Amino acid sequence: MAVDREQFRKLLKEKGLKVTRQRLLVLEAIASRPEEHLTAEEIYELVKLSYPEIGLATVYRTIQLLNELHLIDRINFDDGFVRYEMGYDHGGRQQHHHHHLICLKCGRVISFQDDLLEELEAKIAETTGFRIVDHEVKFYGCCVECGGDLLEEKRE
Amino acid sequence: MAVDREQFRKLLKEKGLKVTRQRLLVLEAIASRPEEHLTAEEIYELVKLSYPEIGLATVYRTIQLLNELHLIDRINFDDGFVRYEMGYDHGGRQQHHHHHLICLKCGRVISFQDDLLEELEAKIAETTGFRIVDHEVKFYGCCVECGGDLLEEKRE
DNA sequence: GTCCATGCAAATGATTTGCAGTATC
DNA sequence: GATACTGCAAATCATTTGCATGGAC
Repeated sequence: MAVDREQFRKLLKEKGLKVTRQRLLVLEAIASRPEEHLTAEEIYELVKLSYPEIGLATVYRTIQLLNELHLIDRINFDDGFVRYEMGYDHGGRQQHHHHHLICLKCGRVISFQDDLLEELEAKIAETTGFRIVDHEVKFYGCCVECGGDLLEEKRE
Repeated sequence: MAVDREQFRKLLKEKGLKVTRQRLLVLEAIASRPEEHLTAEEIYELVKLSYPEIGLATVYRTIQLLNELHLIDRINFDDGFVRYEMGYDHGGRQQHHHHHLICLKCGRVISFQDDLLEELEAKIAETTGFRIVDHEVKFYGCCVECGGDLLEEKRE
């Protein structure tokens, strides 16, 4: 996981921000669902389980804060909600997780990690002079569980 | 370009849809800016130049229609607007254009086409059994014109 | 005690929708 | 002439913001 409670406390203090129960709970809620891509509303519902008094606006404000601190990442699947997931940290280097396979049939979202992308980034940097610092890759299609041919079975 | 006026007329008729001045003008407006990624509001302003009576709602409805007909593609740069660009058609095969380099300094968006992605798709299909039909790839960084090191110069 | 953070309610802003009038076929 | 399309205004809905209260330090 990217940060534990103590690291988070320290990080907040360093920035002159206050450690509040709400902030701790929001981060914990997101950390508790490492494989999911939660909406603000979903995070709100999760936190409400242990702290029913929390307000939705606080969740939105906290999410924004966590994102600025690079503790969580935003993802947009164009379904009308911005989603969030834990930022992953491998060997001290922030490593983003923004590679998703999105099944057009069942809506399932599968995360993956790949090296070919680094190769592609290097090639682009070389060709265009563009200095790449982050990326977001989505592949749309049909997952194994849904099997079959998407095109033939499509009937909506 | 993906379609000319006549092809569009034919396509509409095939689907039992009516050919209206508004529809022709919206498609033309988007086609007239092949390198841009227009918002609904921008398309509205473009069409108003030659047809001031058009309503914004009509633009939204037409955009949705054109997207369903695969004449235009949606792109989301998470700036609060959904954007649209002409769908590209190479050698009769719909070829999507969803590869963008986004400069974090000047906001410039550069489109690119690459084959390494096909390789990556094949690899993913092989590994996960996921059947890929479309993708969307965004690289964030710093363009040549903005030069320099993004991290050092960031001060915001 | 100071000042930031919170909760509530109201505001915002892109997009959608209902409906009566209008244009296409 | 029937019916789909349009324009307008009102509705929607995720997210943001103002403000008075409450909590962290």
